[in-house]
Amino acid sequence: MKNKYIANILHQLADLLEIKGENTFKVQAYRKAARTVENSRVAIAEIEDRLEELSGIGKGTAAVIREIISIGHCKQLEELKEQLPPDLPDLLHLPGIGPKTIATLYKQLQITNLNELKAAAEKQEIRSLPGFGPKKEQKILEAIEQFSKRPERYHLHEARRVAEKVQAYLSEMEEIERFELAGSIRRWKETIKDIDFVVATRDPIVVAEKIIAIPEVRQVVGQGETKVSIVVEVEGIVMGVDIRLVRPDQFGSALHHFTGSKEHNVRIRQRAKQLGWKVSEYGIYDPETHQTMKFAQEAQFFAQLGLPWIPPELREDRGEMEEAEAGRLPTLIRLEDYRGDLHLHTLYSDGTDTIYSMAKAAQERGYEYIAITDHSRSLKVAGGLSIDEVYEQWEEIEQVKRQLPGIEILKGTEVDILPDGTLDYPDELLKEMDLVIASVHSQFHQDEKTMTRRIVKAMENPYVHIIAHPTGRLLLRRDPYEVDVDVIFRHARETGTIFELNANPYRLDLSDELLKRAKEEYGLKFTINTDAHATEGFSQVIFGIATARRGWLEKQDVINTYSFHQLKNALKKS
DNA sequence: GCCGTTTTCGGCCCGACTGTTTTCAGTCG
Repeated sequence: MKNKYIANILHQLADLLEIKGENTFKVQAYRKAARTVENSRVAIAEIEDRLEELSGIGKGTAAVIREIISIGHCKQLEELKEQLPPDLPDLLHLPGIGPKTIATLYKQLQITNLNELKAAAEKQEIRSLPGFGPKKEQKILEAIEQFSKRPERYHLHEARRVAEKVQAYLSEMEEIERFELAGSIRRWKETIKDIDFVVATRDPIVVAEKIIAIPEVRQVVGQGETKVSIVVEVEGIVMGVDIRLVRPDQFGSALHHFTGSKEHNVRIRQRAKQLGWKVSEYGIYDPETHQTMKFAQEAQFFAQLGLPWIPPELREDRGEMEEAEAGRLPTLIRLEDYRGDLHLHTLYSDGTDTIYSMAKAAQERGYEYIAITDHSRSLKVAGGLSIDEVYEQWEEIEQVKRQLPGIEILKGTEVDILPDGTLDYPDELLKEMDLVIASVHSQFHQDEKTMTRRIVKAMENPYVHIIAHPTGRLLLRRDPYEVDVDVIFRHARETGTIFELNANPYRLDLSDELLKRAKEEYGLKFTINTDAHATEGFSQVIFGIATARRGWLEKQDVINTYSFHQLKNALKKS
């Protein structure tokens, strides 16, 4: 039984209990238990007798989980579903609509789903309910409109584009002393719901006025002295932007507070509590002196708590507090450490630029080396190379090397791992390559055993150096394929295979969490590559570096930081 | 419902904003 399945039932339970008006802390307890199950590295069903050891799981939730494991469902949930319409929790996704509102709508107007809610609002039946009015009714209609039109989350690069546009306007406002991105986008999370800024100003009213006058604003969700919430449209992307307005002497505290994550902030507050203080977005309050200590810089805020500055990418409560306290924070990899891209496509397969253009662009970025790795013969949709074409390409690479002596070009391939785990080129050809990347591009739906065996078999080939985009996920579009990551990590260690972190913002594969695990538990090495299909693709390396940082990777963990000499050595497979 | 190096009971983050009110409930982050 999958953890996801169990977590899903716990989430449903929490949603329905919340609508029923159950104690919110109880609801939160179910949600916390659901998150613990979701994030568990081991199969919950296999540690059935030790559930209570997990944080957030006690007697009550453990009993529910055991019931799910033994009979496949939860009686309490089935009972709740009989009492409440099954589609009711969907309404929780509507912005501005919460459990209390949903409960009232159901009790008073027998509204059970999105369509009925829309109909009731259009017929103006909602405004006459106690506590409701015409504005609330209008908000409901707008929320439904948005919900059906606008995705809930966006890819990081899209959110960054929107943020840059807003940033350009903020830079022009003279009442703003400084500002910075905050929230999940500052932590470089792989997908983003909305964009947060913290702005330091002595004139919040004027700044708020200027912000809502930005031409790209499509909606003003809220506007006060400390906060402006807007919806902007940039290049067809419609996103919410929250801008917090604080006094310059509180900027550091506010930046920390609004950068999160929520879980990290909880840990920070706990630490402050131990020291006898209270943390808020305005500073650290000392109840003995009744003074609030203010911090213009984030580092000062951390220092007051006896901590070094923690990079935003680490602030997920994945051990950063413990390591910071012990003075053992990692020295995270930086873009400046990166010396060359090892996964690139050209006109030979499905790329749109020549080998020369790609090499030239790489050289202009200051790279010392690249690898040309076009697709192999059976990937017909991507124009995979026949063996003859491979030889042709090698000749051309030799030519380009003579034209561009300043950059090393490796002769490589991205060879398909066929459904049975064999490779799409014969060993005799792979043997001649400087670099062999193997990856899965077909039969994504094989069961876990088959898929795991397939990848393990590829790793056992003595000429395969790298497994590219190892879990095959497409963010917001396609789940990772079923694969036992512990088995492939273990085999990677045994065979000396390197895992790719594909920097394409639709992939970011391996994920931050898997990177951390592969490094800490298996001591693996990684390669960060853009998989660029055109010269513009090189710039996406920043998303790879950011994800690597979120995975706690340091310079020495990533072979793209090696000198060419070191790289050649690393590519000798034992 | 969960949790405890101040607690096995009494907390669980809490302040801002909106829309409905005429002092506050609901939502959000």
